[in-house]
Amino acid sequence: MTSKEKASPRDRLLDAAARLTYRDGVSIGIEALCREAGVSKRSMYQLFDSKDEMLAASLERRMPAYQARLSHPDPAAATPRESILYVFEQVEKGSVEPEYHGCPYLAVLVEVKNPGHPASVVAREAKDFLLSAFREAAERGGARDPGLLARQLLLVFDGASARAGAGVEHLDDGLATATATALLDAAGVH
Amino acid sequence: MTSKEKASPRDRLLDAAARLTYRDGVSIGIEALCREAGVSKRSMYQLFDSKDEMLAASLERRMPAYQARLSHPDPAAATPRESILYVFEQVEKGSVEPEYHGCPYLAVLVEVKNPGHPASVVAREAKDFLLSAFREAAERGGARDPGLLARQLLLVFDGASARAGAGVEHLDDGLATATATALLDAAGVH
DNA sequence: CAGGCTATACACCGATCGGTGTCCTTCGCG
DNA sequence: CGCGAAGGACACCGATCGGTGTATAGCCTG
Repeated sequence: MTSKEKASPRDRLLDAAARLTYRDGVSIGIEALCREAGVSKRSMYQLFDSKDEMLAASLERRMPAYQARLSHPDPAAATPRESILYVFEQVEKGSVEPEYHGCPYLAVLVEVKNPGHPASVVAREAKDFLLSAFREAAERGGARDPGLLARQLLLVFDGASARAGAGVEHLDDGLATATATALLDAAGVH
Repeated sequence: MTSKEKASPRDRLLDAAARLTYRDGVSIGIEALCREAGVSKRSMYQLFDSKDEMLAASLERRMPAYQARLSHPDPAAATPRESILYVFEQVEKGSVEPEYHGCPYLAVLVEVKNPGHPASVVAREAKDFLLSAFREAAERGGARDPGLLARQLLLVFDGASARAGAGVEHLDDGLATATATALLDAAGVH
């Protein structure tokens, strides 16, 4: 029961699904997923009802890490402005890595056209979380229109992650934080 | 030779490809494309070397209309600020339509992971055009850093089109123009 | 030890994928 | 009229798609 134990088939599947769909898109085949996870196709269909459900479960599993990554390590000490800018700093930091392909939840929302797809539902949850976090910080920061500012910041966040992920933009010079800063100033967040 | 003539198989294919790939994604099958266009699969492979090449040709064909749609109707009379804001007004206007799914070029860049894909190359051209247009207007408008402002505006543009296309945001209240305006003001564009 | 659960291996299903080979009709043009 | 190019109809290719049926091996627990 130590850390030496091998991960369960379920976890291996979820991890493999997260990695491969992020790299190759949601159209990756389940055969390749199972091969990567070292799990038989039969086992996978006993753990999940369909490929779509497994994809959704994989996205859901990554959500806590996703949220933690974008949340300021010391929420009590951070000012609202610092909390917001921290999100964009994290995007810029991540975009430098060679395996970066943008926000996985946005990618799913763009790739999967059907809004009722289980994965789309989870992806929207991830986006709603960010919107709420921005909005709450905007309120605390005294923004003139917290709801508007939060939506503006999400525009920049998704635009930055989509463009950096597609390789048509590089954020390493602080483009995202600079843009967010301009919006914060315009909204009167001190 | 009047307008009553039927469009050529090539044009019908290109139009069908643009419509279906925009609606269903690039993973749409060529069988469905040909059926929609009313063109035999054999004819298509005599006009194009592969599905990828046809997809690229389809995107290229739509570029003039795409650029015209985002360009101010009277470039001589429009101020730089007006030219820039016109782009975002057009996005907001388009996003209201039920068949809107965001900027097709950004969608292709997100869906197609391979940057060497013919369609990706064309999509990057479309994005480069917008960047240049923004930058040129920013210069004329006396922006402090025209290159930076242009990239910021593109972040907002792609973020807005991606989010509106995915159905997680509605731009009908002027969110995009409001955000662009804040950036224009911050950059000192009068 | 026996029973039951978990997971594997592997063949198989119909459907679709991108792409091709073959034959036949239609039509413009000399 | 006759010829050649364009295009359509349709079968076919191997590969892969998501998903299932079946039989077997390991393992924990009663």
